[in-house]
Amino acid sequence: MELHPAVLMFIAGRHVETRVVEAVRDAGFDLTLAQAKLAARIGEHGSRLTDLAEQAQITKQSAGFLVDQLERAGLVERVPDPADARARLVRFTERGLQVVSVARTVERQILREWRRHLGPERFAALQEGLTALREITDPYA
Amino acid sequence: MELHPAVLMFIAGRHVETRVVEAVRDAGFDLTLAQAKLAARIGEHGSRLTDLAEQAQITKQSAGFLVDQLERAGLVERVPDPADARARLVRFTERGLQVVSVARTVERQILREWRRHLGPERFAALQEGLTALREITDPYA
DNA sequence: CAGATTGGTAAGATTCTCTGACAAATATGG
DNA sequence: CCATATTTGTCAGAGAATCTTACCAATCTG
Repeated sequence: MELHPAVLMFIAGRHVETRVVEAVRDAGFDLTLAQAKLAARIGEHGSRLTDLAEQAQITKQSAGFLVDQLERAGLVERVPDPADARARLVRFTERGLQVVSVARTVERQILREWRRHLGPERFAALQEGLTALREITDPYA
Repeated sequence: MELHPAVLMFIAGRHVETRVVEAVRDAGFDLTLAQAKLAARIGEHGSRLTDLAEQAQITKQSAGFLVDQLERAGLVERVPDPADARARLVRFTERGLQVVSVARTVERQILREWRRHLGPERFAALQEGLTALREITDPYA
């Protein structure tokens, strides 16, 4: 049976999601999936709540709810945005950066597994095809 | 910036998800995303609640909660499983099949859009790569 | 046939998300 | 430069989705 590519993408995406959250938990950080998904969107120099909400496609209230939790867990902090007195930047704490590091490591590991399984050519073709697809599927590109 | 393939998959997958749910709503069926995701796993001849829960990676209680809603909306029905008196099969009603039809139509349309955007070769390579990836990412394959 | 397993339900709590309303800071158009 | 609109974020309350624990009935297994 030929599955729709979107289903295949979902399967692979969920695999990554699961592996990353597992690794983060094994490292002793008790993150929920919703928290992890939001945290994954926090930029290097901090992000505004509104931007996080837009990227994650949730309301800013929901994003605020999750940031509150991450803040209580000591993984992120809110600092004033020097560019706009209304806004605050959500950015990782030292402890939060440890979580990021764990996640990045697993992601790189999975990348290696995929490249090995597919071979360099097919892997490159996959990456390239997905990138091209983004042009017609990403509302923020 | 080279995004992780899983992120690219997530973007494309969410695009499909959004389009399908929109179309179903436009057709006059008021489904939530969670209901739609579960319904998408109901097989042609009906599926057991336990199987639905396992595939969707939620508890059977959560699956039952969603099936209750779909049942109340007249989209699915529970019939005794002739093979096992403990079990019941969740299957689409006539009305439910209309929803399935709408969803299938949108999925085919998106497939055409992707094939046109990528060209036949790159599209085939994408499908092939994703299928191969499933071998190491699908816990149910 | 006795115990273990499987399919499903019940009750209650928690997590996640939404809508609506609001305050403060900023941007914009006369 | 001021009045108005927009942007950024919060608060309060409600609904949706999920989980854990406990349980019953049917089936499988040794």
